[in-house]
Amino acid sequence: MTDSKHLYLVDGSGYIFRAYHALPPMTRKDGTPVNAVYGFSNMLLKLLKDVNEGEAPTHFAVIFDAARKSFRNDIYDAYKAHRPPAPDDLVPQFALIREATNAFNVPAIEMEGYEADDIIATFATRARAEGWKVTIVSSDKDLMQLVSNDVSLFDSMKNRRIGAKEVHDKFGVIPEKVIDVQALCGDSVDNVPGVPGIGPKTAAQLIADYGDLETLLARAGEIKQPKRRENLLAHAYDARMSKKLVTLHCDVPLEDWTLDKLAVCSMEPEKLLAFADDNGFKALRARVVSHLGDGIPGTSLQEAETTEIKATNYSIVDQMADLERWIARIRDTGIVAVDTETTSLDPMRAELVGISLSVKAGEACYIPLRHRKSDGLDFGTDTLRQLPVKDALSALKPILEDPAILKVGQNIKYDMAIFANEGIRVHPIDDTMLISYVRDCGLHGHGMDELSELHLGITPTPFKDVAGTGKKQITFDLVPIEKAAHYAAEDADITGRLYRLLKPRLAEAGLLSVYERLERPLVPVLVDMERAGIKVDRAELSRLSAEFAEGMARLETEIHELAGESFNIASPAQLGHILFDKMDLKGGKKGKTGAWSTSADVLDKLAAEGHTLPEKVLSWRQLSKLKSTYSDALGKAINEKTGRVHTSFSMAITSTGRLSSTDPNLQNIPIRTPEGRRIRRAFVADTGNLLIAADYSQIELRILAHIADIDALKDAFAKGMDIHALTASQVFGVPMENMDPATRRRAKAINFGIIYGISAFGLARQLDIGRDEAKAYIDAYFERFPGIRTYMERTKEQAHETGHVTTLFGRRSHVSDINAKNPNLRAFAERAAINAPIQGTAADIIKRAMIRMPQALLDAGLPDIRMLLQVHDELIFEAPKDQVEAAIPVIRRVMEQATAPVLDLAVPLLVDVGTGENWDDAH
DNA sequence: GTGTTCACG
DNA sequence: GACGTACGTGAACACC
Repeated sequence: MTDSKHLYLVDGSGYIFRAYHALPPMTRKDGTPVNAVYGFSNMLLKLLKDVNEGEAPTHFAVIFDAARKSFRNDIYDAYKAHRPPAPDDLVPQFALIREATNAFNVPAIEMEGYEADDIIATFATRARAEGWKVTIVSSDKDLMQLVSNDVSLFDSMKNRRIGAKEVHDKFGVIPEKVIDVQALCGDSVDNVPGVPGIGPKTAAQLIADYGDLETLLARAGEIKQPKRRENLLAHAYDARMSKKLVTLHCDVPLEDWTLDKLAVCSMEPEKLLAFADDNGFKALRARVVSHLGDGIPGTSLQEAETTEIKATNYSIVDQMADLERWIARIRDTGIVAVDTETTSLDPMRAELVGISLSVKAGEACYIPLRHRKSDGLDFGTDTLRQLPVKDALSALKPILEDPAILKVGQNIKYDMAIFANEGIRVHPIDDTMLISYVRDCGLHGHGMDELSELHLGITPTPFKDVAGTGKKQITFDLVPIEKAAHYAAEDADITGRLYRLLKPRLAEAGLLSVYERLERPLVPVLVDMERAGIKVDRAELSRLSAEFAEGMARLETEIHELAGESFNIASPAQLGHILFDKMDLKGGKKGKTGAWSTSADVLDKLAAEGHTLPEKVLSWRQLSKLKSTYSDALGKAINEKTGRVHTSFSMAITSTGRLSSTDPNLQNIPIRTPEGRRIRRAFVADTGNLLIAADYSQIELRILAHIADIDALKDAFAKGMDIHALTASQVFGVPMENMDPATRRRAKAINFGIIYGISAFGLARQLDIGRDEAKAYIDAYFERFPGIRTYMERTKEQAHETGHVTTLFGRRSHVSDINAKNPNLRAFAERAAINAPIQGTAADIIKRAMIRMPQALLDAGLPDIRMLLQVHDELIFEAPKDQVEAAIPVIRRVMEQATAPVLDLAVPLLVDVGTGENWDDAH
């Protein structure tokens, strides 16, 4: 019987990535950055130690990527194209990491033109042929295709082994078929195209049904769903190419590296210690001594240095004594990561269920408060073990409100609202979501799961794993406490880790002031606004709904009569068929999916030609929109307890720095048509109050005049001139007096176009004129205002060079496709780059005004005035009638002076203020 | 889940 | 000369 051999292959690049992002920047005495080297060394030492306690390897190697380019770029040049280049302070560490590997007496292997995964595949295949066992240390899903009876993956971070079963759980197919699935669904991270419209679920189903990719492509014509069939037929080439991209090469020419050269050599303490000393790794030295010195893996390692890779320790706090101990620890450290668990995403309807806290990486607790048994019999002897809510909250309140203790959260606005419901005003705070947003706006989302994956390499337990999904989903109070505790504690733990990682990087990038002066102080202001809500007249909304329904029914009958058949007017496909196939109207155009467009501008043109049916469809659509999106939906959004509507403002969604509003969206309430304004009239002031609407006049054009430094525009704003009329007179050479409204309208469109990064096509479409005519307008505009063109060119250049643009207050907006090869994508990005500093500066300005507003109103002796809504350039207030007149000048002053003292704008800001019983009248 | 349409700034 | 676009959002609905 031969000794069984076991080969371990470590995905070195994955280790580097995790090490780099898990540790704050560190430098050696000579200034060389070494955080990744240090993290990597620790991880490798831990791995070597751990595996020797379990299934000891006989052979061992660490595999690296040689360079960014591989043979895959010859197949498809966009492969991994939008991977950002390695950060500057990581580049010099690559060589050191190979040195580190060698210091452990472990071979470091790489090969020009191939990725680490291909080398791993090659060794794994060879070892299998010899009857060895293979363990690949990585969690990269691209390696899952290699799994078999003898080959498994090991995720050393989660201490989890991935075999054929786990692969099947993830991909829905056996490991051999993983590449077929990946070929279909593609991979946006690596830029593997796949087939459009097919995601992992569909791909797995198709491969399960047809056996493999080639059979599927050959029989694609049989697919029932037309869209899917077309896509499969049209993108067969992409699918085959994608398969080539994801298929790992198992014949990388590694002649020099025979398997026996990977045989394990024992570590040489001198060599390893010399490496540790060269790099100033004192803690590593200590660990090596403890590990190799007496041969027994130590338990007394220096904790502080190993927290990032240490196993987690989550506990349940259901005794006051335990809670007191946690509170004492928090007082000691002065900082705590907090997360709340509740019964709803809407803080105005949510009930607090439990609280989790963390003060150091890997350690967190969960305080269950209002869990119950699913049968509702949560009394008697069967009571769940949890602290009385009142006792726990009174113990925590001093901590949460203590000005010397920093509370860190992920989207802490939500938790603050929840605590506010319990009479606790959380302060001071920091927010990892906002830190990420300020740093990486435009690069990726800022949800916790995404940040955790990205920066820590940890996939948090999905919410659906504890609460279920769909019809069977339960509220968090019904989740068993043990399960809830792990989920909740993990969230607080991850929030803390993200905070320690990301907060220091804010200062490096010079973005600290944006975070500290623009985002963080806005959080409590938004909490108050959301909690205040706005009163909506429910009866009025139902009247409108009934009226709209009646109008729709009448129009529907007429439309069906005109069409000669009954069809679903709301279906663009059916409507397109009626208009352009059955009635054979001209002027139809097909979109990129090949469907007839039935958009308003198409129907408008048809109506203008005298066709009655499209005209009636337009009216029907308007009523349908108003009913379903507004009169019906807003009624349902009225909170039963407050009788008001409470939106949620998202602070980390937009790429420009604007807020957005959801559930419901109160930033798109109709105003442009009389019917629409009736919706707006249902937004009313409470009894004895009035609404005040204050909006910045032409703020974006004013900012443009300042940024591009256009004397003529600055002058016009200083004199209070009609800016669109001025543009009209300049571009069309007509006098300002007695301006023809149609000419002014064209000029207004040009002005908006400029802000949007104008194109002849866009302007032509907007004004419904020819491309040549639009081009002539634009040329004339730039002729008159050459500084605007200079600004645009300068901004694009900056975006191309740095990948981002900035606002006047230093906010950064990353422009992701700015250097794309696809000219269309690039042009899109360039327009976004031109727009972002203007839109973003306006957003910064109104945020500054909002932050100062509460104090300014207090200082003016007006404590009863509530700020309710923000709509990008407008603020809505509710004020007792007798205080309205006093409030107006305060509001106006704060808004108009919002750039001071940081920025002295070269144009005045002007704010229009109106008041009324309802939002429409306040305009 | 994706695409279309349309409400807002 | 072709590409196929005005910037930024969110919600409802149809259709897979």
